[in-house]
Amino acid sequence: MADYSKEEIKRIEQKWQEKWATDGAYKVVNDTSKPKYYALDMFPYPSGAGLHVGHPLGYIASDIVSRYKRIKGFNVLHPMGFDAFGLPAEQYAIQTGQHPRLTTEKNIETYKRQLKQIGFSYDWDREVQTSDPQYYRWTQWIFMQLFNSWYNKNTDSAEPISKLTLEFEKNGNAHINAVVDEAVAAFTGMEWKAKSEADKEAVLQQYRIAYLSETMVNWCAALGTVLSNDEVKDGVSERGGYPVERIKMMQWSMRITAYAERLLKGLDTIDWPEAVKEMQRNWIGKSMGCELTFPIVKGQESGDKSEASEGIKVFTTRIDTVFGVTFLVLAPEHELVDKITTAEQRAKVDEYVSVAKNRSERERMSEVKRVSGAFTGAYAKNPFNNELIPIWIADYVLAGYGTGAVMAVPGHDERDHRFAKHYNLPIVQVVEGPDVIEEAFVSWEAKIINSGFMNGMVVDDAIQAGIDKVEEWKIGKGKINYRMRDAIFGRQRYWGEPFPVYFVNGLPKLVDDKDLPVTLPDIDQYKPTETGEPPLGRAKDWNYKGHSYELTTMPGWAGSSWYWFRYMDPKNENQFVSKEAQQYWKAVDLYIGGSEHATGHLLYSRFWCKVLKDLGHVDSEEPFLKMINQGHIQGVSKFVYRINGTKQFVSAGLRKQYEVTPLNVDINMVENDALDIEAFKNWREDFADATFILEDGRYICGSEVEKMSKSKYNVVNPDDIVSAYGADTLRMYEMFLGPLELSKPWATNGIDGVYKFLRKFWNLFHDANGNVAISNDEPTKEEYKVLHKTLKKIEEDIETFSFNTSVSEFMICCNFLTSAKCNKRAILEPLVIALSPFAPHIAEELWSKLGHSTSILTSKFVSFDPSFLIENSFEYPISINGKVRAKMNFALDMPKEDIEKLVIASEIVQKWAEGKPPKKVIIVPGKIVNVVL
RNA sequence: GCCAAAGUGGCGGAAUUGGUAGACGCGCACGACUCAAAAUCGUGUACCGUAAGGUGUGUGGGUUCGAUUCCCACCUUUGGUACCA
Repeated sequence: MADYSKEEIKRIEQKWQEKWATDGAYKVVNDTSKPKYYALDMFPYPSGAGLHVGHPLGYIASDIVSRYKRIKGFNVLHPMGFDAFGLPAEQYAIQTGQHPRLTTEKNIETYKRQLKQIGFSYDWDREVQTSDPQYYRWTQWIFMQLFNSWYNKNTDSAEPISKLTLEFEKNGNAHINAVVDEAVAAFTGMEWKAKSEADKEAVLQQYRIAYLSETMVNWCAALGTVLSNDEVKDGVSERGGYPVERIKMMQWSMRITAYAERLLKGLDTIDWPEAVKEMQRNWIGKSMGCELTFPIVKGQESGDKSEASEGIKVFTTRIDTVFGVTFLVLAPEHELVDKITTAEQRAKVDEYVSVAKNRSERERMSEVKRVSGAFTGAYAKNPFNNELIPIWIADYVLAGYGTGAVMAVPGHDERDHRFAKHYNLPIVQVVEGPDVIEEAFVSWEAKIINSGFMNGMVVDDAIQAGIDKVEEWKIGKGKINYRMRDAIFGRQRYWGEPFPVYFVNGLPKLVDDKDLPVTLPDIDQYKPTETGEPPLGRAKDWNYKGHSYELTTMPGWAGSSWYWFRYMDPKNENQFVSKEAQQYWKAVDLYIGGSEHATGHLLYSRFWCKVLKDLGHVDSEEPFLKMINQGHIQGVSKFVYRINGTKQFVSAGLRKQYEVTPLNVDINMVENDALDIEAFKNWREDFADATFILEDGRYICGSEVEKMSKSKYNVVNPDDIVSAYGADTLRMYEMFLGPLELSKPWATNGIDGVYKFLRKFWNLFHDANGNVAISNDEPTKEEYKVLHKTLKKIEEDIETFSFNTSVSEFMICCNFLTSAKCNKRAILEPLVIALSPFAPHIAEELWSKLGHSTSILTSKFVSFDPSFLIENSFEYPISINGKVRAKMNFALDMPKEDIEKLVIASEIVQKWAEGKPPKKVIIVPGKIVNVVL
């Protein structure tokens, strides 16, 4: 006697989870003759709140694929681990003094317990934690490789720095074509050899892929650390929403810009959502244009119009509009500002520079449309028409992009137009189109006018002609520009990987390989030191052979930028991954996770993968071949409505009659929109004496779909669902909610349908008394047809990641078999195998009830047989003028003429035709008949 | 502003090489079982209309024998991005 009851579910789920664990059912071995499949979830940061039902969505999907691929004959790598370094544990440490390691360990424990009870097929022996010294020693090792390499543009590859110094000794840097941070001074081999060690290192820092430099950083005072560009949103920190300001600081950076072109091109080779690719393309921000120099002429007051030796270098994508330039604009931080400002204008310019400097990022962003600037008093000469144009400064020009200076063409650029209007600067039309006095006209298709030799050309041709001219005059050249900046790679924080770097006389040195890992020392407090050093400055006796270590730690993305390699060979003590393991597993075949990592993790991972490939450590150019972004599961918040100034609450349907304030109410106190009034009164003290205005005797709550969050009392914990319905029901319901990629609200109400399905499915194997009852009779044709239709659909759906429709198909099949009272082994056995990726526990249990002594994990998915699906007749919908009016059954091989005759003769067509002959009859075999009257 | 995705019953959603719109499930209504309730099972359920019939996939046009599916314009929502020259 065994119903599919709550107790029975609990028993079988625990039984099989234990059995799978003791049998090592999910253990993956590398060396095998089978084809491989690598299915990976984005590993989570273990937060203190634990999992809510939204988190497992993607994990369930990848688990279904993994299990399916496995019974299709693949050797499947499906691991899980933890991105364990991170700010929340450290913030908690600052507040409480508890070591972030303890917090993290505790959270990981909770996560693992929650994950395990959902029945994922992870090989936990391959688990990685980024905060584990045995893991981060390899993060440090990879950092060292990056420090020891440079990007050779000639070979389009990263190369060892030793090769570079060899060349320096021979020929200096004359023949080197490298990606470097700024203009590097030329030197000969002799000069190189004569340099001091410090000078040599200063030069090398300009070449290294991981390098130290003084740069503008996003400083977040509240978090006490710098943040990378992708961690700053709308001028505040992504985590916590604290203000961020731009300051200059000595920092570790990663020369990701060297890979801009490859990161861009590689996007065309990978199967990712177009939206994410587009985000990366925008982030990289490639633009093709022209760099040219406008000579500066001395201030007008001197009357001297002779050219100065210096010029202002600008970058433009619209050299075709160069005849329309009426002024130049420099960023306030531009190095020439000070030099060119005239005495008269000095005060105004200084004031503007200091105001612009102190404006926070936040203010700048929110005041995008506000025009501000100052005139330097200096003039430049337009090399194309020799006109004198004033030089201004304004903060709409960014120091970090292009050359930090623009040639302003107010007629054909909106920002320049706004600026010209505001300061009464001339506006000239050089592109044919509407008048530009009131509004800039921006077009890439029109003809160029008022532009000397460019007149009559279309934009593209004029751009080419302009570049040719600039190069002919040797005042500039065509140039490709990228928006992407090098990535800041240091945090003034404790809970991260220490750098394997120490300093001798201020010069950074790497520790020996054999001394890795450099472990995180214990400290008394997790705050910065009194002197403003990072927390690691508090560590006692922490040094490398008497030399002080780097005190910043690596950012959160360090450990996650290579972890998919570690899973391939997680215990290797000699390498981060062995050549054999890497060549077998290659890259991730399916990566499921959130699109919020588009310009962070997903970009950095591609970057590191390429560097490691260039240096010969791995042989895959791209880490994640296919990616799917799962949508978010949103919470459904419930509201009660308090009449303002009272303790009376009015039911949702009547709230319009009062002035009310909506209050979030715990969703556990609401069933089908009706509030449990007693529970509500007991919830919080101030509600104890609340009164209620009801409708139809019930208090109805309002609803709203919002983010799932504690503060909105709408969090649904998977533990509760598992204990009420079981893991199999949870898994299938999450899939049943809708397409994986879409965001959708969670409503626990609907889960009954999936639960009932599993119970019905269970009942197919049992008689009315709950005893196993399987028949060995030969199934009917109809039963076979339904089975194979289901198998076909499941296979197609899994291959296209359309799991919601698979669940529906299982239901349809089960409904049919239930009404047909079919308990035949020949039907149920293939079906239970097909169900096993979705609901592994019940499938394994029923599999054993079918008499199998080996696990269903070792079974083979039964592919559908098309011969069962062949139909010989079809019930045609008969539509008249496009509206379906009747159905008629015809053999599929019946000639069209015969069908037409029968249709025209039919009662229904006769009725609508009212005696007239039809104008036309369209017959699509196996689809439809349409009669046009 | 720009880029991307999406708008279908009371709700989640299904159907796109153009061919029966609303599969499957929730909810709801009615019925069975029960002293009763819960659970369970059955029937019905896009909308208007007693019916015949009509109307319906964000809005307005178009192509077609036939449009949720293709084309044009617009509206709304969500995500991303933001003075990138």
